[in-house]
Amino acid sequence: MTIQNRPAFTTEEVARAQTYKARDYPSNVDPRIESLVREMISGFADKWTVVILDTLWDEGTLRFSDLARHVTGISQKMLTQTLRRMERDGLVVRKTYACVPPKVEYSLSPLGLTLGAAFCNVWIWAIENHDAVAAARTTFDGDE
Amino acid sequence: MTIQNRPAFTTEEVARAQTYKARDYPSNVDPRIESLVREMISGFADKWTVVILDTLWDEGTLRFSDLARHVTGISQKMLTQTLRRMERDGLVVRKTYACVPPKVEYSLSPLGLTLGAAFCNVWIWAIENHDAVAAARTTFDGDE
DNA sequence: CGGTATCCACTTAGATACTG
DNA sequence: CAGTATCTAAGTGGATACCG
Repeated sequence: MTIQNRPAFTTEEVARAQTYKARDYPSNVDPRIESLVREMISGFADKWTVVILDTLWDEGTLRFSDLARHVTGISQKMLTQTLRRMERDGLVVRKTYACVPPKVEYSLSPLGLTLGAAFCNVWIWAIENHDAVAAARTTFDGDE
Repeated sequence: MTIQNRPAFTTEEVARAQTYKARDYPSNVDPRIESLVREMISGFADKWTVVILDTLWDEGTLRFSDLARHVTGISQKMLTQTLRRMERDGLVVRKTYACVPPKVEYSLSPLGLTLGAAFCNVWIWAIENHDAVAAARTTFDGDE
């Protein structure tokens, strides 16, 4: 298996992914599972979580202040909050050094790395399709 | 290429995905691109967008009220709002029938389908790892 | 440096009522 | 049925100040 060895999705590939997911993970197997998954997605699918995941995935290990620099626009409060939640969910590993001044390093856990791998296609999609989205917006706004 | 023919990610696969993304889409090519992508991700990575995308990906075409039934917990207002934004971004196609009572059908556009394909691994990750996350939370909460 | 705590402005989202 | 409009409660997030 290759997670990703070519960026774009052809119509056939989309259809195949759909068939695959429907076959192995039918949405109606167990409504409780379905709702649990919804709950999980709701938890991870927020602005900052995804961006931090992306950053740590790209950069590896970062100190708190370096992370703040990379994640443009985030406040210290939200960075702390989001990192705590990700740590609690087992996605992020926090390593503190007992020195002065304090030093804290963040990195993705093995679980976090697998989530990063799963998100890889989404990031690539974003890179490749941001023109298409911009165009769609212009069209939509033009004849609204 | 197979988008997905086996669920789990091994360490090697994670490493390969990472190398791939870093090589073809280095995070430092163009800071403007990077920030645009961040902006896009921020836009799509909200609770309802992802769940609606998931639902339409699984179900194909749905009427407004069917969508409301599938997406448990969403208010009519948020459903309308999110669908409008997704339509504006070119992800969703809205088809209205001039009849009484009114009938409106929503489905994913070709662009939306490719985003769904990109998200496929994330959904599968959520299905497969929700136990791991629950366990991580218990551990974290236990010795806090 | 890497936080925590408090306060406050702003946004968001649910409930409700109404419409084509 | 598929919305829109309005109001309001609750949550979010930024600024600031302070601590280990």
